[in-house]
Amino acid sequence: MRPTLQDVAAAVGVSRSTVSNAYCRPDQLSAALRSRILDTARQLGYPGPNPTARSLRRGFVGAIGVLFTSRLSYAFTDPFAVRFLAGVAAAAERHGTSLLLVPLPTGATQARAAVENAAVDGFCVYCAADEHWALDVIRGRGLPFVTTAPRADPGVDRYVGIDEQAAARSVADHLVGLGHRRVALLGDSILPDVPPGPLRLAGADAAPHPTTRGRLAGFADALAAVGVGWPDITLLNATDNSRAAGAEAVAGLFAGDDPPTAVLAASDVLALGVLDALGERAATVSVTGFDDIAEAATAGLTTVRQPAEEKGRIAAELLLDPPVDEAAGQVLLPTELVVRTSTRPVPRS
Amino acid sequence: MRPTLQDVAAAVGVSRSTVSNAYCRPDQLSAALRSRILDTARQLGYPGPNPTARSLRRGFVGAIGVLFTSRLSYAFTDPFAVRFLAGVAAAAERHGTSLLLVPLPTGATQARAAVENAAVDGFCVYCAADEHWALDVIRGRGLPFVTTAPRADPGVDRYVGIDEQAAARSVADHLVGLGHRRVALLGDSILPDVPPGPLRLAGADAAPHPTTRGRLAGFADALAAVGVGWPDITLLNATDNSRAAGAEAVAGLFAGDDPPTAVLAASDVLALGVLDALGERAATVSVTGFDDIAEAATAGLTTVRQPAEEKGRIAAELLLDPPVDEAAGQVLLPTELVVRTSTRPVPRS
DNA sequence: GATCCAGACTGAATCGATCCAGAAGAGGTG
DNA sequence: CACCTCTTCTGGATCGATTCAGTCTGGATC
Repeated sequence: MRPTLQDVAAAVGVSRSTVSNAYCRPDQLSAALRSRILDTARQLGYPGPNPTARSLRRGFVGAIGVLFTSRLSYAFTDPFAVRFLAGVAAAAERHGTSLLLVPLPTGATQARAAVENAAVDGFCVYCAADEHWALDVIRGRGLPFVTTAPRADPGVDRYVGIDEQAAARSVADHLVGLGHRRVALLGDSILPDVPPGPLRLAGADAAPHPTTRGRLAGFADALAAVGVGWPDITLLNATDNSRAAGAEAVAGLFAGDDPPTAVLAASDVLALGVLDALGERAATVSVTGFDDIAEAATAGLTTVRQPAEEKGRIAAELLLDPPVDEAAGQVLLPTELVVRTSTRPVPRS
Repeated sequence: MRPTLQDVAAAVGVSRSTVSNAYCRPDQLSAALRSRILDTARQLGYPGPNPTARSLRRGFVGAIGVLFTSRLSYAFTDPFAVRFLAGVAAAAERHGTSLLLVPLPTGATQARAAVENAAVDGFCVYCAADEHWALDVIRGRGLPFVTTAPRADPGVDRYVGIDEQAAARSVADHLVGLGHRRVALLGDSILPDVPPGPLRLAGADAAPHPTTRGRLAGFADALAAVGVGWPDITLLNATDNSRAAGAEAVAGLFAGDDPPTAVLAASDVLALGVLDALGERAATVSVTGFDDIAEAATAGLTTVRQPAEEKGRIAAELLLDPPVDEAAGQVLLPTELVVRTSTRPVPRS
């Protein structure tokens, strides 16, 4: 067996407390004894205080949990999520805190257990719906948390988000200004478990996911302002947030007559997928994205920029160093319309 | 105070053990009592067994540590590292294990402490030099670990890597075949704390970082085979593994007379930086990368592909599900030369 | 009626530390 | 010398669970 602090104490002939102090309160014992203890510890092969035992006694862990609503390994394929994580990591680095990435198993019970069993001091929940079940579990554990979307119940929970609706409206206004009226809106999982491609929805409000809902609503606002009503808008569903899913969702869209002159995607990744699918025809259709990931610039994609690392950094900061003023716990970040070459005036027919 | 298992036991009027069994050994008590216990627990607001206490008693944590030799937040800006992480995450997902990302503080003592205090069952060490200090700490803790580079002491430690030297040689052979003789090799931190740009080195062996060392050696092998000796090779240092650092390293290189006809970079990111710096001149200089990240394809970069997610997946798998056969713990993945448009025959002068 | 057994539950030991009140001893002061 | 203070160290309680060897109970078996 690997020696414990107890064994070291016995070997040196002092009490456990003294050995403990040798490690984490050097001022509590004489330097001579301390180095004698550390030497003996080294000789015995004592690995230093057991982190788990320490956490138990101290009452905190020194790690924050990061929860993704989607599969964890997907998160790493989403450039925006990665930059968010980079921000979280930067803040964690500054605070000397570790990051526990918790994958959520597919079964509901097991997913719950994963959140219940995570040894952390708090959670950053990426992209949580208004009331994701995980938030209840976290509350139940009495742990602090931060989400990346405005919470339904304001003033209580901390979050860092953007005004999705206003941001979405800004790109849509841009397209409307270019004369586009016949447009398609593309989103990831607008409704769950729906096949890729066109779908019907009573209104933007009917989208369960709050981020998607906000963006669709913003798009619709701009269109409504010029008299294009919800029923006149084509809605396209992507089965996940990936380039391939974006391409898949618009397959065949431009084959019919009277195809849309523009596609507004709810994320850059989807928009890039649309460009992929359009190929040569990309010169004739306007496409917009959302987020402004690195590839957007290369592809000349018109989009809305939201500060990704900043979002992660602030989320972690809100958790690790909570503002005394409760109201400062709700952060809305600025967004910015970035016009590039993927949008142009409607061609005269 | 938040209630403990003890409190639930008292409230129901049973022993602690029984409550514990209600949570993790349902077959050990009658269904009736069990649901009575769980109900009472809910009423009291008991959050379920404390993960830390459970870990302490059980002797394992259910998380593996991931250690980056560089700053953690840098890791998220390196596309190859991100894909590696995606692979690790996929494996962790399958095993129901969490991932603890441990940032290493700048101070040596504190960095050591970070590794000592991580509550994990093992470590994945990304890109560890032959004998990174962290490996000693991990060994000292008696924890299993996996590295991403062949270990000096084979047969003992587990790793998943590639044959760096052979892989590097394959790109270099390609360039040599195109007639290139006057070339520059570009690497990240070939020597630590050296300014960007040209540097002198006794030989490839003198590079401290094993990955860089292997790649430089492979490049040099191919050149030596056609009579180009080490002294005739220009060596360029980048201060970190980023596009900007790659561009910075070659600044001014092509201003002098007799500039190299090709640049062999030790990573795609650096190579892309070289292309950035070359701008228009990119058509006249051949550039190669290493890794084959997504952007390499877009940029038409000739490179060596190594399976990134696979590397991460196998690393985690080696840790979570160790092969019984010790020899199977050393994995060398295949690499593949990917020829694109960034390389072409030497122009006749 | 004695015996055995399976199922349900208990109690104490244990995981490996940290913390706190207090003891022992050394040195200083009036 | 009595009194006080400071430093150094100790012992026991504690963090919150899990585990395992039992005990107890009721019913089946011969």
